[in-house]
Amino acid sequence: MHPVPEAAISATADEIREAALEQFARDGYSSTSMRDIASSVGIKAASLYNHFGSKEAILWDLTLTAFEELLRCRDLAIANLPDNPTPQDRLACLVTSHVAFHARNSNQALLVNSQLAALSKTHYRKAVAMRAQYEATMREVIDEGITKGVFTTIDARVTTFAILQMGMAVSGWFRPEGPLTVSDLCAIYVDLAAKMLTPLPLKRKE
Amino acid sequence: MHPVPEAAISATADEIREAALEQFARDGYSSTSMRDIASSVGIKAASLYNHFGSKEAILWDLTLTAFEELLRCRDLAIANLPDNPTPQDRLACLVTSHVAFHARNSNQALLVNSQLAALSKTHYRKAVAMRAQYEATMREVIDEGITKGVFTTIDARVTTFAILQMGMAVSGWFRPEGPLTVSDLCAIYVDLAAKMLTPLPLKRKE
DNA sequence: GTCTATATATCGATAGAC
DNA sequence: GTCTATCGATATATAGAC
Repeated sequence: MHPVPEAAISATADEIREAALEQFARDGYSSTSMRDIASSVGIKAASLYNHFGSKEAILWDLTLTAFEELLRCRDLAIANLPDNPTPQDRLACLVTSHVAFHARNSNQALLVNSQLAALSKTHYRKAVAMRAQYEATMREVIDEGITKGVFTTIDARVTTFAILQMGMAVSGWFRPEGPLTVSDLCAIYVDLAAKMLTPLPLKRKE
Repeated sequence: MHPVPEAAISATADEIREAALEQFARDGYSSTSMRDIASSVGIKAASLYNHFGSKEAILWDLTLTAFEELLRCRDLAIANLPDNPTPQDRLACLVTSHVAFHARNSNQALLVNSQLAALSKTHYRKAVAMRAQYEATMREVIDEGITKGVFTTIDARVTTFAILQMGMAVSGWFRPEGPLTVSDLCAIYVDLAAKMLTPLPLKRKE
């Protein structure tokens, strides 16, 4: 059909990355063999070592990229906030970028959320630190809202986990071809998160 | 210290179950070898086959038990509801049993929530059906509340996922020796779930 | 019901021809 | 940068002695 650029015929590092990401996310790191990855890019396992030093090196490469893109999406969303944003603005911004990333980049999200244990000890520690940094942003916004009296919660730490994790789970079930657009999805989660932190009393008895 | 019953000295099927559950939950099914399981109960890998026909048979045994206990906890909680419970009563009941199970039985929860893909195709289908049945209970309560006008949500399906999944995540971080009791934890999640479904308008403008 | 020994397959990774 | 061939380790599972 289409003429294919000469450079696209041979297996490149990027093709390997793409194949490995999909298989690591779907089947798990330890269930995916170098032969599996190689065959899905049309080469033999030994040839993978011309591009990556080891299987773990592929996982680490993918993990770093995934975290970088996750943090970049968050930073981009923050940069688009209005001047003097309210805590509600900040919460909606973070939840939207969080959910949108997990919906649009489900393989990267699954990698970051469930395959870190396969990393070497050194890489694992770095990954956990990046995840902690990401999660801290959400916690800070929630704490700010509590301080300013616009958010209320029994436990800020647990509520932060709950908001982050309900968004993370999106990568496991959301399909773009389903009934919801990513924009619909984000609006739903922003609404849920806002209600979870609402200061309005639910019971008016007594 | 204590005299040990004669029967408790040799490796039994239950000891194997306990060791396998912990390792499958912590390291994943495919990262756990029969040698790993055998050595942690003090026998050789070949001896495991006197108790289970295969590695997958161990996983299936554990998965079935975990689902049975999850459903039993739910049924027990439902049986203790007052007469003519409100949708709020039912929601609190389900969220409490859900969160308590995931906090108290974290290894079983991790197995059921992230190791199903390692099952044989037949067993996988049965497991997914049991999970769907469990999740449907939560959905029905939410739908009932919406019908009766005491719950409001943009999307009942997504809200059901969100409530279930924020509770499932508890198995990944909750530690009994931490600052929260299971009872504390359940109260927090009941509060969050109730707020997520609150019909009170958050914005009073216009 | 445990063990040793082994069958058979596959794993990550390397060496060296082309 | 690909390949074939192979190494050494390890995987699940089985056979048979005790």
